[in-house]
Amino acid sequence: MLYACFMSSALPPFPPSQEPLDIPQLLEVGMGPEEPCLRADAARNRARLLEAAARLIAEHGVAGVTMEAVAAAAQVGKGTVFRRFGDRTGLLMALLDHSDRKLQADFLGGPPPLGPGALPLERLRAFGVAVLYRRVEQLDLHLAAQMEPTRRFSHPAVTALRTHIAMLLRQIVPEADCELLSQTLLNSLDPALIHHQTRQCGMPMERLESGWIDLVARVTGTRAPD
Amino acid sequence: MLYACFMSSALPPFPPSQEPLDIPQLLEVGMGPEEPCLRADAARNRARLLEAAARLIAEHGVAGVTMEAVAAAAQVGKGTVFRRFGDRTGLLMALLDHSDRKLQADFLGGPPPLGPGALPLERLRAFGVAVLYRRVEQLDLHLAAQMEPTRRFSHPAVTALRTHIAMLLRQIVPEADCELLSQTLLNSLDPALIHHQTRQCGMPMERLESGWIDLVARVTGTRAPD
DNA sequence: TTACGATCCGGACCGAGGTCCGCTTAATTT
DNA sequence: AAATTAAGCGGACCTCGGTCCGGATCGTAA
Repeated sequence: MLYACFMSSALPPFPPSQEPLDIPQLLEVGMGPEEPCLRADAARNRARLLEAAARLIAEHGVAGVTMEAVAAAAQVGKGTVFRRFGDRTGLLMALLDHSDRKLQADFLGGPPPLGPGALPLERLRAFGVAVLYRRVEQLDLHLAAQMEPTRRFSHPAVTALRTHIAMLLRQIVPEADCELLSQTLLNSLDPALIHHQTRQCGMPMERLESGWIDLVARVTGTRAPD
Repeated sequence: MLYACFMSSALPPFPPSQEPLDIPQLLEVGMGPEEPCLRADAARNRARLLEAAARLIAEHGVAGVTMEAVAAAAQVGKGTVFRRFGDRTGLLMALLDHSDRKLQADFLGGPPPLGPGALPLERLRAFGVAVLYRRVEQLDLHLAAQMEPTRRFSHPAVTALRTHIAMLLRQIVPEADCELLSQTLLNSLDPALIHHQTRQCGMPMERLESGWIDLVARVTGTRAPD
């Protein structure tokens, strides 16, 4: 009744922190109870599905990632895909899981200015820039995975980012409504917005980058006078 | 070959303005060339479809607005719905058109603090609050109409809002990247975000409202010291 | 009034996401 | 090793958004 437990789909829950707790070990905490611990065949199929999906993306772009196509490419029934990932969004999210964990590890325990060791303001700047570029790297995937407004903000990976921003904000502007501000700030890095700005408005990444820096400065009230 | 022209679906294009041009007449400008001017039967069917859709929403919620259901309720073929509105999003957008125009009229030519006559900063504050409440009023509709990240930012109604913010910003912080800032600010009023904050996080509207006020103050650097 | 052409209409058709349920298989227990 | 059971599997099936094209209709011009 207890199966080998690996390749979890969702990020581990990020405990709400009032204090700057930047322990890398956090990444490993809390994976116990809510990870279903797949059966051997299920885990194997899961891996094959993810691999197949990645291959399909590489070959035909995100639009080519049809649930039936993925199932066929993985030589698996269609129902299996849905059983494992819930829906298409879940599958795409799972594909982004690796990058998400990497980013999370970077700002939780990596070197400054992203990780602990730098000033909160510097970390916040670096954080936004990091998110920006990593999202651009896989923009199509992010866009495709972003349908459905409901889960967009409650996904663990997004929650982790928001919580991190909130923590940094609390160290910089403790008197502000950091919960709200963190949501606002993170939302300004919305993949759909990035897509619009870069691809539809033709803004270069440098502009978005300095836009984030400027926004942080304004929001935290740490603007150098012009 | 020239038909009666009424009940246009899209908002009139909002000409890019460097100067504060707040003439109500703007609402009527530019409706000429790109409005197709429907044929009589087409216009009649269009009206029936919108009415049917509204009725369906009232009865079964937004989820009940199926293209086939709307067509059936309007006693019209399914193809007609798509011909007229392009897709489901288009239909839902058209349903929001009235509110959009009203809001636009309010901040273009209505009484202060929303309309011209008040200080730019006051107008910006009032603008966000107005958008906030109007979106909450029809939140489900806004959410359903918001699928597809591509058109979310390029729709005329959204563009109009963003342009207006940009115009106000230029009067307050001319040295800033107002284009970018306006997108950021408007995105902080994203219906999906509002949904998450009010319904998933349980934040009261007052908090969102003061959050906007505070955000505007921070972004424009007009914060009163605590 | 009649003829003409552009526009529109309708519903059959398709593809893809998502559900369901009977069957299979892996892990556990005796 | 055999029995038990929870989990997984597969693919038929459904719904719904979106497309297409032959035929009907409207507005116009002769």
